[in-house]
Amino acid sequence: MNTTDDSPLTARLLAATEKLIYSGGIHATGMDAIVKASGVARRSIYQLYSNKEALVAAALLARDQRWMAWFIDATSQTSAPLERLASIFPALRQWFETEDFHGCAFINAAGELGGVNPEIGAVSALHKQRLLSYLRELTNASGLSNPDEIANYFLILIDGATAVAMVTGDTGAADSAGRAAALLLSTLQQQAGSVSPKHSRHH
Amino acid sequence: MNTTDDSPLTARLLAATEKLIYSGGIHATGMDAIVKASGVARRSIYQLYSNKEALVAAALLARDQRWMAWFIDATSQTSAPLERLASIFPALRQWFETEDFHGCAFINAAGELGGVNPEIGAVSALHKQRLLSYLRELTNASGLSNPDEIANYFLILIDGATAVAMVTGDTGAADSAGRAAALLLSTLQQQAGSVSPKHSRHH
DNA sequence: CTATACATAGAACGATCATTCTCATCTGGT
DNA sequence: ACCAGATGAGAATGATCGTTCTATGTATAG
Repeated sequence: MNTTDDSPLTARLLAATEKLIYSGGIHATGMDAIVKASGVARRSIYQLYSNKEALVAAALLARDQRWMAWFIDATSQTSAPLERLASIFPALRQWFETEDFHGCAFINAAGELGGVNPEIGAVSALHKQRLLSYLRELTNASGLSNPDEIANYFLILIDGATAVAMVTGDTGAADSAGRAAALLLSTLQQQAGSVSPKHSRHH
Repeated sequence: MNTTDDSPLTARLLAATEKLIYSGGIHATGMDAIVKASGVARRSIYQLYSNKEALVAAALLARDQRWMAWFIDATSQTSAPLERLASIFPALRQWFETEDFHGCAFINAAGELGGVNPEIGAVSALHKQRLLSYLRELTNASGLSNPDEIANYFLILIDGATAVAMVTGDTGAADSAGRAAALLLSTLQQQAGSVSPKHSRHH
């Protein structure tokens, strides 16, 4: 009698599914491989999820939680908001250097079948929304003048660096994105500091 | 007796393949669909390409040529290098607003099976190399101090905006990336102008 | 100790996949 | 007129896919 979805059976099923579809693609990952890698019987899988699509969506949701938890933790080693923003990119580089790094699982999923499978497209969109929401927390805490706009810049730099690193294999994309972000932040700080109160009233 | 690969048969085969794998994914696109959409017989397809993988790689190469030609044309409406750099993002927005827009075909391809299929991963990497090479032409012509570094920023902004627009459906990502690029350019111009010759000697 | 519920293992099923084969049709050169 | 090569349409083939079904094992509650 599960009160949550967190039984060890579900946990290892989702963990195996997540790993397989991340490394090999969704369509290319067969139920046979998921059964073998997870040790969960076919019967049990279809009792938990109505079909492969639902299983994949659940595995992507699990990955969203794991990845966001890692990202928040990696950017919370300091309390200074600007330092937390700066720490994004060294964290990304460490991720890019991981042996099984293969880009952003949600960009990959949306690219493979987001146009065809609305459920998986929605999970990917939700992940980006959550990431953007967290970036807004960071930029809002930084006292910059246009925090939401700057959060958009960071989202684009993060996803751009991730995509470039996956396609080209160059983990230095994280450093390039970090230098661009640092330039943007220093420019926007100067601008905020140099604006007279009179002009800032101009709605 | 073809001296080139440019017979109309090859052309419509590659065009149909390109469209199908872009909108539906590579694995999900069957040979049946390619045969029906192109009007080219199975027999002829396997006479031109040894297998589906080779056909897909050829279709991606064709898309690289078409996309780069469009991109270069869209950013060549003016001769001023800085204006050409700025014109990248309105062009991207127009692309994002296309009805069948579904992100960068090469990021999608590499994400779906770049980790498994080295040939397709190589085509995707080649495309990014060509795009970066063109961006370097633009930044070199702009007289900025670190043209190659700035080209990296632009590549990341372009791919980031494309990925964000695909996943979230927000075509305004092009505008955000454009404003970030404009901020970076203006900052780097000021820096280049304010550096004294004495300091610029410092190798 | 027994009965009930759930998990495993794997066979079975129909659909679909990439690839190959067969046959009819067409075209260009002599 | 005729032949050779290329192309079209689609049927076979064997493999693999997602999904369902059957049979077996196992643990816990009464």
